[in-house]
Amino acid sequence: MTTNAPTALPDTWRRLSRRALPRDTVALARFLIGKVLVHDTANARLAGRIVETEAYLVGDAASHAFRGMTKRNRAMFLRRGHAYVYIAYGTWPALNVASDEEGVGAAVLLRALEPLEGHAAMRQHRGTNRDIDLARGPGRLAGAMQVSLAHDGVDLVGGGPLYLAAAHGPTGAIITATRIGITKDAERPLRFLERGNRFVSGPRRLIGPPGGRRT
DNA sequence: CGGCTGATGATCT
DNA sequence: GATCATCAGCCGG
Repeated sequence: MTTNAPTALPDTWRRLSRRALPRDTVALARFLIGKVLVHDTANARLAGRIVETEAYLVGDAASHAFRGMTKRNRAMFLRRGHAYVYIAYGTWPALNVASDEEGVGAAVLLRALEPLEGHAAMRQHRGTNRDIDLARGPGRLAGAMQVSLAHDGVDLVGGGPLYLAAAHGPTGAIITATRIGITKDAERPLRFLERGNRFVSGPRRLIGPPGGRRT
C-alpha cells in the first residue's frame, strides 16, 4: 500500500525458522523490518509487515533486563525467536522478540505494522476505521494482532498460531533513529524503520533529516 | 501534523 | 511511592 504495492497475498505465509534469525540483537532488529507477523485466530488470519523495531541490548540501561531476571521479563531470557510480552503503563501489551541465547536478556520490540490481511478484524479489535492507526505503536500493534499476556514466552518460530513469516515483496531502505519513550541510554540509535513508510510511529522529527539517515 | 496532557495499573524499590 | 519501551483526545497552525 505504501512503498511496495502488494500483489496478491499468499494463501499461506512462509514461516521463518529460528536458524534464519540473526544471532545479534541489532542485526535481528534490522532483519525483522519487512518481515511479516501473522496470527491465525479463530475468527481471522491477521498479518502485517513489520515496519519499525527497537533493539534492547545486554548492558543497555533502557532494557527491562538491565537489572537481571524478574517475573515480568523472564521471557527476554529465552532463546531467540520467543515472544516477550509485557503490559506497558498498566494497560497496553507490547510484543518483543527475544534475541539471544537462553539465559541472556535481550530483545527486539515490534513497534509498528503495515496491515496486510485481516483489516476488518483489526478495525474491530481497535475500534477504529482509520487503517493508519491500526498498528502504529506497540500497544496498537498488540491490539490489532490480538496479542496479549497469554503469548508471553510463546515461540514465534515454533509452529504456533502466532509467528514470524518471510517478507512479502521487496523491503525498502532501513533508517535508524532514537528509541521512543525512554529516558536512560536514550540517545543510542537503536530504533529501525523502513524509510518513507507511513505506518511508522512517533513524531517525524525523531527520524532526522529528510529521508532519514540511510544505513 | 506537532505538541501537550490526563488516565492508567503493573512492576519494582 | 516512583516509574514507566503508551494512547486518545484536544488544541493550535
